[in-house]
Amino acid sequence: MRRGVLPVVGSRITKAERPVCRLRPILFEPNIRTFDRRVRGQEIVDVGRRGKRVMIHLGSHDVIVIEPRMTGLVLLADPPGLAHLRLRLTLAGGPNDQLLFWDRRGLGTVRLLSPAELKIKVDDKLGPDALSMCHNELREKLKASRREIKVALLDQAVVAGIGNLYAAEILFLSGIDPRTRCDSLTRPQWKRIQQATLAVLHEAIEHEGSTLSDGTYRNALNGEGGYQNYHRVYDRVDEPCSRCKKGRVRRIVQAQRSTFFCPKCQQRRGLHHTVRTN
DNA sequence: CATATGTCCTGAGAGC
DNA sequence: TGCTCTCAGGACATAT
Repeated sequence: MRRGVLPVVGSRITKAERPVCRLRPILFEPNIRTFDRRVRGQEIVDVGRRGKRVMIHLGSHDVIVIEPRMTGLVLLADPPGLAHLRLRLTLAGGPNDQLLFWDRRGLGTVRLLSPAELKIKVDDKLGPDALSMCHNELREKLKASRREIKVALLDQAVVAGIGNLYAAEILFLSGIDPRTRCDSLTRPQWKRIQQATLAVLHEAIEHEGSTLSDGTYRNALNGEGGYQNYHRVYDRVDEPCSRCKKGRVRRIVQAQRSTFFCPKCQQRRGLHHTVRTN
């Protein structure tokens, strides 16, 4: 998403509006009138990312923080439909004339924060970014935790940027049972998790994300992502495992969320992946 | 304090 | 065909 909206750097915001919508408004902070007053005329100086949030940095040092959650999209092109359009920024002085936030389910949020608020409300609440965290850092945070590793990886205060789909893929690549308690993971396993995190996320970014069967996710130009074609376990129940060819992908529920894994090559016991160090 | 559960939202799909 | 029910998963509030 960040890459997709990068072309707006250098543009100036001439107007911010919340299109008329009969749905319950998403969390919007501050109200649209104040929001518009503070962003109007501001230049977009950078587009950043922190975990799963897109950050639009303005010349005033205020930052627009967009949290798309499940179905939110940041778009330069026209949205899939006008019904769920939540924010329109009108732009000038660059290649694009608009930046939109569209969200079908309305779980996403848009906030305009000062640097001080950004620290308190965003930075202080998030762990290190998934792409820059080192394996020792991850291990130190979780080695005494009794939580299951899959559940812990979804905690943004531990590490920022891993969602449900990617947690499953990461643990598959690591060869680790998603139900394994954090306090029973070995050093080499922590390292494998960190390395698999980089591999999965970089690959997903290269393919511009995953457009799942519901078709919701689109890139900034309203095109489909391609990573769904590379999922090894996510949403592949009963399919033969792409690695061992013997196991069949299984779905379980952890913390009210689907987990997909191969029961054959992601085992808690067994010599295949349990390296005795520590 | 750490961990677990409930909550919100909409549309797709299943089942009858 | 048209109805009801369930489910998807982000983050935060509340409960244990």
